[in-house]
Amino acid sequence: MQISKFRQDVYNAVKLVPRGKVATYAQIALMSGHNGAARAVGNALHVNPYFGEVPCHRVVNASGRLAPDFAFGGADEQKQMLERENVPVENGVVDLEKYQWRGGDN
DNA sequence: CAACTGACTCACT
DNA sequence: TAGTGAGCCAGTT
Repeated sequence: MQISKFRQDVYNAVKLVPRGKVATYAQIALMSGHNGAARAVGNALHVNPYFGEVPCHRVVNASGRLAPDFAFGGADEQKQMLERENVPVENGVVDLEKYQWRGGDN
């Protein structure tokens, strides 16, 4: 079975996030046309480890907090990837005021 | 079709 | 500061 259009929308939105920037689940949901579906977005990424195709490490929650320990293989891994993308991670938190991607809707 | 779950978010205690 | 509850949406059972 192919992935639902909703998920494709989510992956597409995540893939649009440029290197050196991050986006929140709520924002991905919004730009994908599913405002308020932040949970569904997180779930979609969780069940679809399209690693290499979908930069899920650039997706953080509303607090700029990285995903829990069970994603990617560890929040630390996500942190390393973000830092490698020129996105500093302070104590597992990204400065959304400076690194949240703005080019889709707002 | 109804209920449960979840990488979410906001508000209250 | 940490923990809990309710609301939101989509997917799975």
